[in-house]
Order: sequence, then structure tokens, then C-alpha cells
Amino acid sequence: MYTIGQISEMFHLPISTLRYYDKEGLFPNLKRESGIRKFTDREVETLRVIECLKQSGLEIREIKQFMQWCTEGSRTYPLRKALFEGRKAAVEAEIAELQKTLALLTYKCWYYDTAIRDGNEDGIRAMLPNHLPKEIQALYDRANERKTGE
Amino acid sequence: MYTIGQISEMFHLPISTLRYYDKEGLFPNLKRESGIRKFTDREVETLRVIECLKQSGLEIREIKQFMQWCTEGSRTYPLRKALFEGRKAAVEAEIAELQKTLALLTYKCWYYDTAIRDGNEDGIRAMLPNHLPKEIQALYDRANERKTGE
DNA sequence: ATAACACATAAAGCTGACTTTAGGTCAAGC
DNA sequence: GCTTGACCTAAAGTCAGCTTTATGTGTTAT
Repeated sequence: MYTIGQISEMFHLPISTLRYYDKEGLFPNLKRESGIRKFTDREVETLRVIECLKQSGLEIREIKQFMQWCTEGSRTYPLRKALFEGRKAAVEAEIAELQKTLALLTYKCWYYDTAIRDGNEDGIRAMLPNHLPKEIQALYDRANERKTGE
Repeated sequence: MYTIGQISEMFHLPISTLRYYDKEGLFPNLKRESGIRKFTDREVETLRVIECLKQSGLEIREIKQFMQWCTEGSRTYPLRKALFEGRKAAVEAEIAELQKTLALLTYKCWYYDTAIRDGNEDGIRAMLPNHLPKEIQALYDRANERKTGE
């Protein structure tokens, strides 16, 4: 069993945030002793899932919905599974987006490396948009791809 | 040359957002003709960079700062380069985080697959935390790793 | 017994990034 | 000449996700 202060340290989350999560219904099993919250390993596990779902882009109220399902037994297994499948797809898409962002950032790092070396951007401008060094051209083209289905 | 409406369609961004960006100073070179904004290829390029920096986690006011540097000539090259290097590192870290998130999501998909097949979670609970099937154990462990430096 | 702590609540406040509203200009088509 | 549509502004409104404030309780250390 843990106090809110211990959980706060364990997860590097402000106490106020934990109380906020509780108020929003993210810990449906959280018990109290004379008003004091008693976190167990169950809540530790819950908090790991909260952080995961949050990072996947889910909103607090949707996380609450999920936690609700968890209290409703085996008939909500399919709903819960569908949620995770959806989040998995969303995170995969997000990673793909970030890879493209990374390509542009890497290109820009090269760009300013070169500009610093040359003292100006003229040489680079002369190579745009199709005559950059091979490796760099690949980054540049990757970053400027349109999204699928667009 | 493009109108705000054309840019809006091109980037799937509401016109109000483009005006907001302009008001916030993200288009320092944007010209007007009798009050009407005239976007050029330069602004198209700027918008690509805005979207990239935004996705990298930069705030509007920091993007504005960058755009300001761009109007200040070659002496801000090092600042601009440092910005992109920093964003690159941030995005790499974010992708690493998302990979961990993905491991947990994938584990949870397996979890509910299994729970649906079994009709309950008892079999899984009996395997936790160290006797999951090999592939699944790897996902589970990866998801529960502590961050570096923590 | 009094101060320091760790806990508690309800309600108000904050921040960033937009979005909406209410009002106006101007050119083109009927 | 009047409506439609695309543009414009300033200012107010919205939303999520906390955080802060003001106030109070109960246990522990001096």
C-alpha cells in the first residue's frame, strides 16, 4: 500500500495531478482509510495504463470510460480490446509522422551546417529542389511526401 | 501566388488558423494587396517548417522567434542550427517513448485476445509477472522499463 | 501544547492554441 | 442594384488538463 505522496514520487507526477485523476474517475477501485487515499499495486498498474493511453493520445474522459469497462467484467473484453487495437494503430501512425518530421529536421541540420560553412544559403538554393546531394535529397523528398490518402 | 483560401485547402488548415499564425508573426514576409494576404511559395515553405516545428513540440512563440531569426541574415545561422539539433533530439526521444507505449499496447492486445479466448483473465494472471509466453514477456518488460536517467 | 507535515476538499485560475462572433469591404454575376 | 462569396479585423469564447488557493484535519516531533 502506498500514500499519494509515495505514488507521486514513484511516477514523478504532482500530487495535484493524482487527485485530479481520482476526481475524474480514473481509479475506480481506489480505497480510503478515514478519508486518506490508499493506493495499492492495482492502482500502480492502473497508472501505468493511464500513462500509456495518455501517450497514445486518448483523452481523460475516454480513459475513464475504459476504467469503467474494467469494472464491468468479461463482457467488456471486446470493447477493451478494440480500444487497444485502435490506440495501437494511432501510435503507429504517429510514429510514422514523426519519422517524416525527423527527416525534415535532419535535412535542416544539414542545411544550416552547409550555410554556416559557406557563409550564405546561395549554394544550397542553387541545388533546390532536385539537385541536392543524394542522401540529403532523400531526406528532403521524404519530408515533403503527401500523407497517404491525401 | 495564393490566396488564404487556397493555402487553407492546400494544407487542410482552417483559414482562421492561418490568420492566427499571421497575427502571431509566423509569416514575417507575407505581403498584402489592398488588405488581402498574398501567399507565395516562400510562405508555403514557411508553413511546411511551421508544421514540422509544431510536430516537434515547439510552441508558437518559439516558432515566431525562429522566423524572426530567418529575417536577420547569416549571423543567426548557428542559432537556427542549434534549434533544429534540439528538435531532432526531442523527436528522437519522443519516438523512443512511443515505441515503449506501442509495446504496452501490443501486450494489451494479446492480453484481451487471450482473455476473450479464455472467458476470463485468470490464466494470464497466473503467468504474471515473469511467466508470460516469450514474445509477450519481451513486450511487457520493454513497456515497464524505467526511463534512462531515472 | 504547539509547530511541522502529510493528507484532505471545493472552487477558482491558468495556458496554449485555436475558434467563433459580430461587424465590415469589395468584386463578380444575375 | 442587389445578392453572393471571398476576403478582412478585433475581441470574446472555448477546451483540455492541469495547478493554485484557501481552508481544514489528523499524526508526529520538540
